[in-house]
Amino acid sequence: MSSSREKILNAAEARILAHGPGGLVLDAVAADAGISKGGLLHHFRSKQALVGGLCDRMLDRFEHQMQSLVATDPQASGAWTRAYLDTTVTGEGKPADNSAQLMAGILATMGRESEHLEKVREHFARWQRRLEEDGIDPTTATLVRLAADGLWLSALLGLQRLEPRPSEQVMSALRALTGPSD
Amino acid sequence: MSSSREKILNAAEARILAHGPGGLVLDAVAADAGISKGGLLHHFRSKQALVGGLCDRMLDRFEHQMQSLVATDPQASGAWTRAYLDTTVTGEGKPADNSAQLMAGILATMGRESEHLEKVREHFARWQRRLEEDGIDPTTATLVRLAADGLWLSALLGLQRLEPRPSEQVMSALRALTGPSD
DNA sequence: GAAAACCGACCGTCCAGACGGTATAAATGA
DNA sequence: TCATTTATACCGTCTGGACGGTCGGTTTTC
Repeated sequence: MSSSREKILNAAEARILAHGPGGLVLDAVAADAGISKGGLLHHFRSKQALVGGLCDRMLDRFEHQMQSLVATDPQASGAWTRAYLDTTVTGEGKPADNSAQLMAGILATMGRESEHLEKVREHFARWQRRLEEDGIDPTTATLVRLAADGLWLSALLGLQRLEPRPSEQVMSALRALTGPSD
Repeated sequence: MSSSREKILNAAEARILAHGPGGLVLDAVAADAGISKGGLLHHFRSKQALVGGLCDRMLDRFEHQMQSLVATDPQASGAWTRAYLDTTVTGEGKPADNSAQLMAGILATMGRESEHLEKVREHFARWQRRLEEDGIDPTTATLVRLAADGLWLSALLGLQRLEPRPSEQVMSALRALTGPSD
């Protein structure tokens, strides 16, 4: 059985996915987690703290996902770049399960400022650094990363519905860019 | 003197820029616009309607900006792609004035669903169509667009601070991709 | 028996929207 | 030509619900 803390975070995520950032309401999260509001506030002193917990877990997942992809990539050069691409954008179309909705919801819940956002920035800076030392042209690696972010954003807004073809081709092109030549 | 409607929209934008999506409070918008709350509700029947007005104006601006860039571009092929790039991402670094914050705020205020979001999708679909018929390789055009979106997102989250160098190079690379060769 | 986990009633604030006004000015009509 | 209706713009109070967070408890755990 997962800990209460775990259950709270799961419930919070589920609410964001089901009702958007506005659905992150303490009473409701507590109820969904099978706990009282007071109990929730015992584990997370404030809503900000809860969002912080959500944020940390999300960054950890992203990090681990990337690392496991790198570990299984037979080709060393460009491995981090491919890992970033495939972690951000699963499959070829793009709807990365629903982690995009989740991440966007978390991000939206903490307006700019907030130490949490600072943590996000640090992680991105670290990832960017890895891409620049990935054994391929740094500019190309950065370009791939930016395009991956663009695909992520597209999926988030529900774009691309009308264009399944090009997005496959773009994914192929992006993967090709991480290959040995050029 | 701008109309009341205009003043309301301006005040609403200013509040989003200054206080984030959460700052979009009817009383405050009305006060900033020099009008009463009742007056505001007369022009925009609900908060949703206000957001709709904001959204329309934003899309119009983007559209006009692109068109004027295309009109002054000496080179026909790739003109729309360059226009999309330069409208999304001004200059080379990236902080497109504050339109990114504004757009994100507007987007955030209307959760998914909402006819307004549908309008946004239609506009993006139209823009995407133009890029695919821009006289250059459609996959390349799409790639440039996605990278532009990625840069936009980076600026929105306040990333890139630590990496002014690569972003210039990426911009150069992107512009080069819209050129005649390849 | 002390600390940690958990409960749930309660408070204060914020905010969208309703409502019942007033003011001004163009149509209508005698 | 002047009274009367109608439409438009605008005002500001009030309300009802939603929500974050507090607090004085009780239960569980070690």
